[in-house]
Amino acid sequence: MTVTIKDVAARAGVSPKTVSRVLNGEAYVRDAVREAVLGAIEALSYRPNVFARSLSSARSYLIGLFLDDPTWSGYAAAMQRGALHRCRERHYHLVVELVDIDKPGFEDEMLASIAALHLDGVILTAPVCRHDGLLSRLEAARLPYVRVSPGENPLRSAAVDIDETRAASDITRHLIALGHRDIAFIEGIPTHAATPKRRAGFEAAMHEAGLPVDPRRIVGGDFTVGGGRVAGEALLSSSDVPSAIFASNDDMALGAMAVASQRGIAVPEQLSIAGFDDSYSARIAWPTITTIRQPIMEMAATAVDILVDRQYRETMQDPTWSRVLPHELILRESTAPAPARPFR
Amino acid sequence: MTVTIKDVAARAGVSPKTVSRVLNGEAYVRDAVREAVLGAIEALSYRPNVFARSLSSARSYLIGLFLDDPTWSGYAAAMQRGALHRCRERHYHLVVELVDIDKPGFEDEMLASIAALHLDGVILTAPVCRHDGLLSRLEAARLPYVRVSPGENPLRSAAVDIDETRAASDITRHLIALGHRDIAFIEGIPTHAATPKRRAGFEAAMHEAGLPVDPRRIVGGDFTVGGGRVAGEALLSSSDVPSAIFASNDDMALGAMAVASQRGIAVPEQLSIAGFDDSYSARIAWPTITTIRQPIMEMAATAVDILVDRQYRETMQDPTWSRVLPHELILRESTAPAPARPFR
DNA sequence: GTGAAAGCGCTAACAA
DNA sequence: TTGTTAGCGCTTTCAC
Repeated sequence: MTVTIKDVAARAGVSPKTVSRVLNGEAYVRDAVREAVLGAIEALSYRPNVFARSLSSARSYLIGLFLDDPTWSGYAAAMQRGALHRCRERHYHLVVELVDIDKPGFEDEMLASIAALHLDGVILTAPVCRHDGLLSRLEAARLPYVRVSPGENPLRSAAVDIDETRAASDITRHLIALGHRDIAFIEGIPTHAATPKRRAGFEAAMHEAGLPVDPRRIVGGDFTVGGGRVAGEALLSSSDVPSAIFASNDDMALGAMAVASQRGIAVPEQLSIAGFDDSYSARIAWPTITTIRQPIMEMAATAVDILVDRQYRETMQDPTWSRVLPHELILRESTAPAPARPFR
Repeated sequence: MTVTIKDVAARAGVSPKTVSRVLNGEAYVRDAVREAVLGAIEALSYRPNVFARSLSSARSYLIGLFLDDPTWSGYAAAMQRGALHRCRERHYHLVVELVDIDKPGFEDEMLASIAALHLDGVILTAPVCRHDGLLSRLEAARLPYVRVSPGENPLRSAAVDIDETRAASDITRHLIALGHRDIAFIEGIPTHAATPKRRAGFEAAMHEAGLPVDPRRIVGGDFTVGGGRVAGEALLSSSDVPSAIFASNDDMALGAMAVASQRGIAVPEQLSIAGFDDSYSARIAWPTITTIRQPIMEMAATAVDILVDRQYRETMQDPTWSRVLPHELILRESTAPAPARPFR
């Protein structure tokens, strides 16, 4: 019925152990033998039984992806896609688990699931990897993990990230290059690790261009559309309006844009608006929003690569494996040259 | 190191097989013994090894969830959450796979993945389950599946769905109850199974109220924000404007709303707009959009329940297991009583 | 370089 | 109602 390693061995005229060697890329197999085995595998279209394998080897060929807040449009999906593709290439499987870090006891649930599936390693995404208690427990269980966009404790394990600060200064520089001098900044929620970095990038680009950073042009936000609306009101309700707004994420950019539209301020003719994340909001907005894209799929794939590597698993989270991937400035319709003179 | 069934057996003073019986809810175990075993399991916080189990029983305790949803509209997230929770309760695990039904050969990829993991069954979501070729191959592989919102071929397998027609007429009735008589309808993309149902529901409610369905008040759409914008232009550019618009989904409602806002038509004072899906768009819109919510998490959970049932798996997709779950009308800010007289 | 034996942790089949 | 025996398909010793 099902093709087993024995069938392959018989056809190739070798022992099961030799087939196993070929399967696992071990040394000490003559090329001729290896070819023969490979041929038999192909001919029989043999697939190793994952369960038998895992049972005898303590490896599961399973990697866990832990996500919190999958409503975060697009991010979770891209993460999943990137990890999934790389897993396929590496002959691993991906088990996605949704966690709710605000729920007490979520760590127990996670660890139970990890234990039951004997995961070979886990990928922790932005919100999850800020949970110190969880990291400690993973370390105690000697379970390799890689964090994506960790924000803090860069040396605690390998991590995959972009240079948030640089990205924020890149988009700010784009606005400056368009002739904007009076640029407002909408900040993210303070608890988020990206918040200070994006602000630092904004300020760095302003200073670099010799432009003042007016504290009244910096308003708080919370990464939501509603928060962007409130910030937009603060910035656009007086007669003294900036010529550009850089919001720390797309949702807030969308909120600010809605306020501009209500107040009859034309985007981008009178006011340029930039966001960050390249989320769904940035693409459905009208006009579409200039933003920064993280290479999320590549980040996830890189995390898989690190996790799959025997070395990494043996050295247990050696942070020297960390990688910083390039971001991309996405130019859309919401930014344009600064108006020759302020509109009011 | 790891707790095995033998440890539990030893602690409870029974044989491994008896523990196995308790684990699998088999009969022929005295209550006292069962209690003792359960106690030992608890005390040792024992988790059965999925691989050992699968290897000896031909069951994997793994369920696959196949999604094709690049935009991750929250639908997929809810689906995943619902399925995951129920899987936990039933002591199953969920393997999420993203598929791209437009990619040639996607079925092979899916079946390879199914074979490698020996999935006990799969849940097919809306776009995936319309693919006849795939269904045939699953049937050939004798792999149980349940479809969620299948649209077509209701008798081909068990399916979990809502009553789309009824939902569309419910929201139409809500508009009528608000005094609207001149209601426009934006249709979905013709290839989507929900499209004719939602339209039928709209027309049924109109007829029921003795209101005419003017063909000029029905415009085509494609379920995107851009499509909603185009439809909105068609409906709102003349001087003869309806007092309400029911768009077949939230994204199109959002597009139409943007057009209204541009044209200075106040929503909901001058124009009521309703959507369908309760998506992210409906909540970030301003004003927020009145819509229909499907109980997506419950639908996914129900699909798991059906799949886990031994009977269903043995009878191979008996359609009598199908279930229709109740939808919900979500009243938000975008609908209000019809204006006393047309605005222009 | 290659193979034989043993066993991973569990459950099916059969006894008792 | 419970226990015993024999594998599931693979990888790990450790021989040869």
